[in-house]
Amino acid sequence: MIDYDENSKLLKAVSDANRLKIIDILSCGERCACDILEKFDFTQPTLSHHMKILTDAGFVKVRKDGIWNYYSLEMNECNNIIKVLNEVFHESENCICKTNSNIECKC
Amino acid sequence: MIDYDENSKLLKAVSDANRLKIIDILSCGERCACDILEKFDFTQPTLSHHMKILTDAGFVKVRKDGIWNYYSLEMNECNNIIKVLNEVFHESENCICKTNSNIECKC
DNA sequence: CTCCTATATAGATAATCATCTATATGATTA
DNA sequence: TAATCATATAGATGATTATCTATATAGGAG
Repeated sequence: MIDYDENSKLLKAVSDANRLKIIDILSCGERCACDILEKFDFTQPTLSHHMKILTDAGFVKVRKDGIWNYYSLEMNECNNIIKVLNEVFHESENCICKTNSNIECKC
Repeated sequence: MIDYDENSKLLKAVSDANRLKIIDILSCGERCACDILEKFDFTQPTLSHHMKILTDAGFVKVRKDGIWNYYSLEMNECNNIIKVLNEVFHESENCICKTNSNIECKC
């Protein structure tokens, strides 16, 4: 059975336009925070906020070197959310739609 | 270039736990509204609201027969959002990360 | 040890959104 | 035509969230 609440949280993490862009920036390899921030109009605390959401969700990992943060994609988690979406979109063995209704549908 | 705002809207449409469940219910085939509503605790106007978001985003199509609504998945759009996520997650030709920076990164 | 710089946190605010109740619309049937 | 039923809409409300400013933390350099 699919955990809708859990996967909803993961999807919410990637469904913000700025965070989509951040992930896209990281898709070619590791980037430092200043490198990312430069591509946006928002402030440093806002970037910090977005990166926390992405790392908490597991899509991004951070490598700390001195005072600098280097971010990169965690491909396992990226592949996982695509796998989940495929499961939701396609029929499967223990799909929720297989559970029979309590009441008769009138139509 | 990826349209982050447009795809953010599409992802937001599927990143609600109840809407994920609705899509899962539809993954085995067409369902009437009453059949879907029965699987939730919320009210009919709330279901109407969620179905509007899903149909507006293109993930679900509706067939109206008399007073009844029958919903089913629009697989083109489902496959499209997975394609978009794959593009965001993986390096590509005209990726945003290929655009060179205005300022030198200090680290 | 002290200053500087990158990052994180706290707290406030405005916008978005999921949900509800009440009501309107629109199709079927008696 | 009038009553009934499925669905849609309107408006209100509480929760969540993206953003900001101000400040704290923590590492590196002089």
